[in-house]
Amino acid sequence: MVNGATAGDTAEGGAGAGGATAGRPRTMYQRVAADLRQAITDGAYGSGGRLPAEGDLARRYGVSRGTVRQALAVLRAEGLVTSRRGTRRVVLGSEGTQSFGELLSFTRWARSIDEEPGGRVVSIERHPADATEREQLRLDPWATVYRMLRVRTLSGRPVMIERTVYPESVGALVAALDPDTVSHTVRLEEQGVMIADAHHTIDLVRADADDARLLGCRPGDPLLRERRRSTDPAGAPIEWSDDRYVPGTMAFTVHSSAATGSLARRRATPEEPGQDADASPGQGQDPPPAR
Amino acid sequence: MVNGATAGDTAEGGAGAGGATAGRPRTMYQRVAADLRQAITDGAYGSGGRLPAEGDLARRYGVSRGTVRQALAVLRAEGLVTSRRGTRRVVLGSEGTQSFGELLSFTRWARSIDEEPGGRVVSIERHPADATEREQLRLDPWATVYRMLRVRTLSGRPVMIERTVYPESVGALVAALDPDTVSHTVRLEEQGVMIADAHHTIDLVRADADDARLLGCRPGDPLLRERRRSTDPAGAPIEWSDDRYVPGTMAFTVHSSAATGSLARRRATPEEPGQDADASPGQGQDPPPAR
DNA sequence: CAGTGGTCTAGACCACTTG
DNA sequence: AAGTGGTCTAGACCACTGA
Repeated sequence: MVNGATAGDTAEGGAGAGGATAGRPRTMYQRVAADLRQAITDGAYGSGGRLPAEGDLARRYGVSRGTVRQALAVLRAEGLVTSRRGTRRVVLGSEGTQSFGELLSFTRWARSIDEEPGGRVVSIERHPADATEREQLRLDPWATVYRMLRVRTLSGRPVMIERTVYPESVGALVAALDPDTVSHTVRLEEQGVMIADAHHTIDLVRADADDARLLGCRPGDPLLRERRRSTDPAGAPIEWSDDRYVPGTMAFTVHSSAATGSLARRRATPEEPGQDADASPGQGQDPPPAR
Repeated sequence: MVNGATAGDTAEGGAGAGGATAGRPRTMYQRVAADLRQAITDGAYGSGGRLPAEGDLARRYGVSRGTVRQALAVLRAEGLVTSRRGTRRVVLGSEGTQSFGELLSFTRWARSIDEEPGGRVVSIERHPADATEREQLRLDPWATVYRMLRVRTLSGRPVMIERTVYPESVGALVAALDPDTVSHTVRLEEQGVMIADAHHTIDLVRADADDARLLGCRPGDPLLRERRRSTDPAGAPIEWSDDRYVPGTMAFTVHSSAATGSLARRRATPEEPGQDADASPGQGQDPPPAR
């Protein structure tokens, strides 16, 4: 199963959930990456094993060394292999990496772990954007936003509460959806709203009265929070969200390396007693969206 | 301040904490990346602004387009810019990225936010590795490990409790350190122990009796947990740690994009009530290190 | 010292976005 | 239609690892 040979099969009739990171590989380096990823997760090289040299892979797949390196860079970013001068690459682990889609969509994630996802919009309203929302969504002073409150379920059990702020254009689409629509993400994609980047902040908060009522817990109970600012391929903000998970439901995993750093540790939300917004300019991602 | 010119200054006498991601840039693409990063965080292009074309940058810095692309790949991985076919790159944000060192070292992180870090080893003992430890650290059946318990402080206040398992070789070095050594990471680096990759799992746990006693909270109080498995440049496991932070102290931030996915959402630790360890084999990163 | 990955170049063609 | 980034090639030299 580590055959790509020189010619490369042009047949594209393969089944569904194949590729690990994205849809079916369209470019050479993606095919090489997909093949190597498969070999690694199949344990063909073993944990701690060494990959073939770049030159060998280039010959095997009938591509240039540059293309092989591009493929290997993908695997390195996924945390599957190391790489350093002087020795062959070493397999770090074989934990299947999640696709970006599964990360962003609660629905896709739930299905990937064989759970039945659900969602119900509790409220969605149009408001003039406040200062924080304007900054987060990079809006003009007179802009309006949609504020949504939604409960997410796993097999009928409420596990997450989602407060999202959308700019006018996206919010209008969301507001038009049925309140019980399971996957907003999929619906939005169908209408051309794509997410290309997301910045996440993960911390711990206490349930407020609304959280408690909707999640069936008590006020003050701890929740795992993910705040997220997503942008489209052009860099335009698409959503700003505050998601709160019931403990025991979910964990985040991240890979970081000296080469590519996307994880950071930050001082907790500077909600120092006394001041609570707006004052300090340029703060990245602070107060939660309104309710 | 966006001048790199063709020749490139050979003078290397600059001050200390300059580069954002690593030490002083040694290669061309690192210099270009550093210069562009500086320009971006200085707001030279504005949020949502467009970067010069690759060709222009190549001419400006006197390098090939390939080298410019390598530099821009770094900034993209840091979440500073987008990139797509057809248009120039767009500035996503200007949040200063943290270096890998600041992420891995509590001490470096604390100093970067102007706090006074401290640490005290409560206990460190040599034991035969159990099954889980052998799997995590990829050890032979007869191997031994060091189990360390340590309290970390910020300006004297206990904020984190750290349970780390080391393989024999590293553990011996740690055990030889003064219990009040502030930065183990720095000491280990001085002795040639480098960390190149780390895999993190972030979730929420309740303080047990030891946590409560050492952190000055009550048993059952919620804590933000980061479990971490670190490897050296050769891919050999260096540590397996379970860190628990007092709420309000710290938050994690991550950038993810459709191109490079290092963040994932996982089902929570399968510690279903009733069974609480060991039982299920082959699970990626489950039970916490022993105390 | 041989092997291997890291850096850099120069050029080509293509896919896509925007006016 | 022009501009721009994405993909790919072929080759060169260097820095480092490990026997």
